[in-house]
Amino acid sequence: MNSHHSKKQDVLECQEAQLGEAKSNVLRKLLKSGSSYEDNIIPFSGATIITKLLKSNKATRETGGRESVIPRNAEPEPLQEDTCSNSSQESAEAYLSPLGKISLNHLDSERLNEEYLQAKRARVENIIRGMNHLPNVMATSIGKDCDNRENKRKQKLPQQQQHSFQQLVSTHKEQKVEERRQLKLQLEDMQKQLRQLQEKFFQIYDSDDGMNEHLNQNSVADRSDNEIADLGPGCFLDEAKHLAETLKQELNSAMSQVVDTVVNVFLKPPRPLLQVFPSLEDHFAFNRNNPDFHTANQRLQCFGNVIFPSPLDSFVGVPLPCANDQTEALPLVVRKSASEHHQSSDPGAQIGHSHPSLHPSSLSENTGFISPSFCHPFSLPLAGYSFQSTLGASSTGYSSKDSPGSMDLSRETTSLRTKMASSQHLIRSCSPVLPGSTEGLSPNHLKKAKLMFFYTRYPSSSMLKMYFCDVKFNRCITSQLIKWFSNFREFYYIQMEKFARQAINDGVAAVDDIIVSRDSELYKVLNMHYNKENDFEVPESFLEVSQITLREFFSAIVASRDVDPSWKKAIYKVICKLDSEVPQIFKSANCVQELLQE
DNA sequence: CGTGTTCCTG
DNA sequence: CAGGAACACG
Repeated sequence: MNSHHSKKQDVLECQEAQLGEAKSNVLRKLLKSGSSYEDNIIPFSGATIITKLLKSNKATRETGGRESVIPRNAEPEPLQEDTCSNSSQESAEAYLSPLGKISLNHLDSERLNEEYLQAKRARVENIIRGMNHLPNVMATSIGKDCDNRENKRKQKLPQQQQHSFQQLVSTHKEQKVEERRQLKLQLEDMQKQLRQLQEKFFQIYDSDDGMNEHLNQNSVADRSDNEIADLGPGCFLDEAKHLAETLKQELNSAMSQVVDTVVNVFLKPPRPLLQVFPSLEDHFAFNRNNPDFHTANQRLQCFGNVIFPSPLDSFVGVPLPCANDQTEALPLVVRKSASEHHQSSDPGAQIGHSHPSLHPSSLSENTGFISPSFCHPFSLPLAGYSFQSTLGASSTGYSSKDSPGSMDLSRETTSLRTKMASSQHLIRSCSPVLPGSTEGLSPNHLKKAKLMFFYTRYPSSSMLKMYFCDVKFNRCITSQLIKWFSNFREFYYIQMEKFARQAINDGVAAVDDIIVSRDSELYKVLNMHYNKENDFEVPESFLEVSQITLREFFSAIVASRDVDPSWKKAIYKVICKLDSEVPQIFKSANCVQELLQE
């Protein structure tokens, strides 16, 4: 290992020395094209794509690309930075580290670059702020995250409201048309410049084999040295070109999307809050009919819990009747399109849908169920559930430190990340996995996964990839991780059923009498399983979800629904909607250590 | 056909 | 917790 390592170092250093001159020219070219940018474009979210690519270059340089996903609290605008840190990290890691090395040798250029980036970021923030201050954009700014769905949803406004909004719209219409026209022009300019930048960017790699090799070595630098030693020099070249093509395409389509988004934002009449929280009918229709809801889900995870109060109300409204027909494995991905996208806050919509045995007090429970990571100032957690003093007293102030608060990642950015990830996987699959390499999941990963289970019972694989960013994903690893959560669920549900039956045997009659607190045996069993050392503070939300699950099992058994062999699936369907956001700290590679330090 | 899920088993 | 079977879904 050591000999491999030093050998690689030597090669890198040698290459750097030889290429130093060429690199500084390259950097100057980039900076030059960057400053021409500065003159011509207005910063918009599309610009942040570039900014982030460039910025992540810097981040990669500074941290080796590993730690950059840790929330940077010192950042002036975490709202934007955190969202894309993953994509930029992942994407830039493979492509930009050579440039990062270049910059290391040229501090002046680096400073210039940084100043330019900061100025650009400041302008982006100004624009965003400006947009948010437009009248009635409040609704839009919430709603624009849901563009795909909105387009598919009928605008169901009361006439009066439509009138008032139309007035507002017409007031700003001329102004907006002009703004729109200018934006469009500027964005087209941006696209053009972007293409130029891309071309320059890739010319650098295509024209210089040494750089290419450098790229290859860097892109795999975090892998085992054994693997690298065995790589054929030609192995990565095709992949690097393939990646280049992918990146080009993605950047182009991202820009197109940006244009569309801007046009939409400015064209779309602002919608009242009522529209933001659609009726349950629409809500559910969307879940079933929108072919894109899965993608939208994953995309919206970044901000869903921050913008919206989280939602037991949505689970209340889920038509349990389907349960009887449900005999197959559930497409559980539905969950977040319901719970995170729209939070129906209309109590009236719930009536008639709610599960009678679970919801004796019809009004209060609809006032909102609060995601643990999101403490909405206007709602009280678990308002509708008869809490006893033990619960109320324990750990109330759940901090929202993890709130990511972020702008929308465009779908393209997300898919870019996905493609990059899979491309990286392609690269990896080129390399022989030698017995010595430690690519698998460690006990620490297992521990982390268990702690994450306190927040999410049904993580998507893309989410897992985000949160286990130090893991080299391949099919096997992915399914192992998924399998873990499947096992966690299995244990969880087994305990639930067991304790529900036990409660019935113990003579518990009313579902309200079922309380899960930190003193509960059920909680202790679960805590022992997922948090054996008891060194992690289990979030209150987990108690809430546990209690709901237990009550679901209880009432199902009481109602003899368990005669149906697939009776649990209805419960799974409910529980899968109750995932809350996993704190950002879990994205850190050594979060277990960090968490336990607290 | 690949992926995700449950169920069963060890 | 892993492996495997069975199933559903896009």
